[in-house]
Amino acid sequence: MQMLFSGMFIPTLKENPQEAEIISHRLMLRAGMIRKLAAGIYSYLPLGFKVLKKVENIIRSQMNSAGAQELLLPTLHPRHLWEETGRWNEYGKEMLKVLDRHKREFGLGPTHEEIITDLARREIKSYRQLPLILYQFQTKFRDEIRPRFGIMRCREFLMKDAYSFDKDAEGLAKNYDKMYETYNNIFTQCGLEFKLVEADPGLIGGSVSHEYMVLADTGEEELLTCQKCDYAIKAKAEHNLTSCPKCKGKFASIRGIEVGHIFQLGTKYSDLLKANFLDENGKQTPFVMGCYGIGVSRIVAAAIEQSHDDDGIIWQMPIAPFEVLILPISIADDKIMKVSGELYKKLKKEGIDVVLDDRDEQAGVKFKDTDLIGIPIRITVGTKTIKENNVEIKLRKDKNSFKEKISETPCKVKELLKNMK
RNA sequence: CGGGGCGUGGCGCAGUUUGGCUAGCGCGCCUGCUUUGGGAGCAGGAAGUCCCCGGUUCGAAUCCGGGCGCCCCGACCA
Repeated sequence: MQMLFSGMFIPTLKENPQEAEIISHRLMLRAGMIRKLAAGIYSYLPLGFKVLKKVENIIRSQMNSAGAQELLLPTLHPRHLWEETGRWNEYGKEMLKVLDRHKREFGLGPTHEEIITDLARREIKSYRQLPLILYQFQTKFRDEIRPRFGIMRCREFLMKDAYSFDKDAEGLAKNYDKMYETYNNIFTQCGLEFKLVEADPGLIGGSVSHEYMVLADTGEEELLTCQKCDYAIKAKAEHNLTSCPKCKGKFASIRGIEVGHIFQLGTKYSDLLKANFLDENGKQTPFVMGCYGIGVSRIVAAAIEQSHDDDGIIWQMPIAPFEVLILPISIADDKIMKVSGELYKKLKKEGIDVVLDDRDEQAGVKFKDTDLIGIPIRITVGTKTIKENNVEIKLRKDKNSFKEKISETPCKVKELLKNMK
């Protein structure tokens, strides 16, 4: 597929829209990644969607490596299933509800314990089919009390939710650990700086639960982190700790954005929904379950909160919408366009996610947009450097650029990419 | 839901206090020419239910009443 900037739908904005206050919201609007339809309801434009997909793919490959299997569950949930667990009322106003033509009630799925457990009770009959981890990427609906911060807290958002089924607590502990590790890998691979904290299971239920917090000043959650080890705890959790219980180090107060939450559910849902299998002794036994969520769309916002400057977004390579942007200073100059076009083809051939800014705009406009959108590697092809058979390479995160021989550029870019992944 | 703020071409705003003539500015958009290394210059042009409904008035973006929408602070969450 040709990635020519001129043909792409990336409506960038020069000014800050007044509707947006926090940085990620402002920058996503300005970079042409998202547009608002209503409060807490957003469209993802091609650039935003591309980033979302990159995050999704990182999660998918890690989940698959952990042996989890992807499926897709329905969005419309019949009322009776949620009544079986008592959550039709318990979840209350947060669940959006709809009627069909026969006036039957459905909820728009805010989470899928009921659905997956119903599937398990119908299909998993024997301990021989366990353990099992199933997951999906799906749009979730939650009628939040107060949607805010753009994509950060939405009424409609993309979530990865996984559910594990085991024959006993030991199996659950194993799967939980596996997911715990997998989540660490996922957030690390996304290039995020994060902390793990113990959490309150809340409405989802269960006993053990951990949250993954991306560190950012605008985070909604206040955390206490140990300055010596990596221990962290929610500030509002009920405790009287003045120093780290692990190493007695001092606490520092920081803020975090919750991007992932894992739970040991135990038999809460399998009991309520009578989801049983036959164990080795031929005895009906409830599944021992865990559930594991990641706010995919929220990761995108959190990544921006964590990495930006006055000029715009600074993407970490693995989730950048493009890895490389080639910026010809003038499209009227045949030599510049020839070099740019050839470079583009070569990088493309190497499987590099490259875009050519072939727009008939002033150089300044292109520079500003590249910075705003936050492409990690920029290759500028200009009259001055081209005479010496050079191009200029600049990393978004660095202040200064450097020159590189045109012929060496593909190699150099490959090397840079290797170091930045 | 309680508290605060906002609503005027696509975006950012002025005008509203003290009602008045054709609703204005910057950016963006279209056409042409000139420019071309950090958001260009000149000329011409398109684009508006001034959030909606009702009221007051000779006359309403502006005053009054009601409603809706959006943002921020609190409870909620991935």
